[in-house]
Amino acid sequence: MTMRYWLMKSEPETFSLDDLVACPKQTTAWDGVRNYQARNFMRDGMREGDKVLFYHSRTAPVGVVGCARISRAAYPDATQFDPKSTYFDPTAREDAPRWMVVDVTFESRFASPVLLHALRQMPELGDMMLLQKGSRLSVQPVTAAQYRTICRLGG
DNA sequence: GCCAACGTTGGC
DNA sequence: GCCAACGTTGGC
Repeated sequence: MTMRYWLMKSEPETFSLDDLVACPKQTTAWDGVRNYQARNFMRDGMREGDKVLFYHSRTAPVGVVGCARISRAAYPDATQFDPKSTYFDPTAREDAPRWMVVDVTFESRFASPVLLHALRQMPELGDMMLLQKGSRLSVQPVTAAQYRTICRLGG
């Protein structure tokens, strides 16, 4: 089975790459995704061993700060059933979970973040979903070539 | 904090 | 099923 590649966004004020490093086993359940397209990529596309670009959004400057991997395929997001969680979904049913998580494990921090501005300078990354006008998916696929290019830029 | 772009909701 | 209103995302 061929490995797949992804980009996952997080607001560092909420959950940064450093926060991932600080997790037990440097692993976290990627909870709180409440967009169907992103959910579908996680549920139907992601498999253990897939590679992830970790992207910091809504900060200054924004960009890819390191790499992670999928360490467990999709399973139900517990926060949808937790009334105390900000991610609580009152319409979600235990017997038919609507929202899923995957486990994400830290792999590396870039020597220098690959900023959005820098990505836009690279003609070979022109097709990246991240760079398309209006694109705002928090979980999105990248190609192997795009992944390699960005890792190389990160050093 | 602003606001463009996108997604969801709900009345009809 | 349409679409206006509303909510969210995320760069700037």
